[in-house]
Amino acid sequence: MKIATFNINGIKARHAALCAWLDEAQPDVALLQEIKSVDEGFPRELFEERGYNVETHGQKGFNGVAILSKFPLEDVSRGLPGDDSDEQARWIEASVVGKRAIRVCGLYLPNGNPAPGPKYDYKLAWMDRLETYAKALISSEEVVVIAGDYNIIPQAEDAARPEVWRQDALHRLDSREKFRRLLNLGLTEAFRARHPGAGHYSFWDYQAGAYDKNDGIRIDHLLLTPQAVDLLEDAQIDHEIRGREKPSDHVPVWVQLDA
DNA sequence: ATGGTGGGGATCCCA
Repeated sequence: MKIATFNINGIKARHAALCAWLDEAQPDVALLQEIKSVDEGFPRELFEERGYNVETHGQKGFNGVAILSKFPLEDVSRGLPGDDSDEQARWIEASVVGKRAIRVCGLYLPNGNPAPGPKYDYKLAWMDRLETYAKALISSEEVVVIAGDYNIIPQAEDAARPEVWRQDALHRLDSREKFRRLLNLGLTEAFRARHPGAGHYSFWDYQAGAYDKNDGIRIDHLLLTPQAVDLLEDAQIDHEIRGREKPSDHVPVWVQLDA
């Protein structure tokens, strides 16, 4: 089963590029972030006619996440547990059954800038909630994939110019430590596990020709429970689609699981 | 040189 995460930066502006990628890459499951649409405005028929089941957790203007799956989606849940007052649409999860049952969780972690400040505090609090819930997911001993736009540059080698990010919410010590705490629970970051070293990015800013200079950062990740790691066959970044017409500023990252 | 780009939706917020 091929499972991808892709921050599309607005479904209205991206449906053509998204469908072109789906038709080529043929992911079984695509976890989408920043759909920037309410549920009723999401063009689900575009994906249903390609054989995908569609579940969305939308919000007007900002945020919004979705799951596309060629397998039926069961036990769908919206919103990261731990704060009923949080109204931002940043989490959706569901179960898919292929050769094996897999729990897929799609997340859009808060950006957190400017830091320090209330937005950074919200990011850190959201990461604390994620850690609490990740413990429960790990305890289930199921095959679980927790994937999305983490808005975290985990290490210096995950940025072309790490020095310019040191005070940024994506690379500050507090946020990196919280990401590392997730890994230390026993989750494996799939791409890094299979591709050591620098020069692999999933985001390039629209400004200043960042993609042409390969001035990127790696902030989109797939975290696997041990039971999922047992099934891991491949992990890749589809970086070339950043150079196409009307691209998102992010590109898809995916894993192939023997499931 | 205190800008630059892009999406969404409203004349500004977010990234």
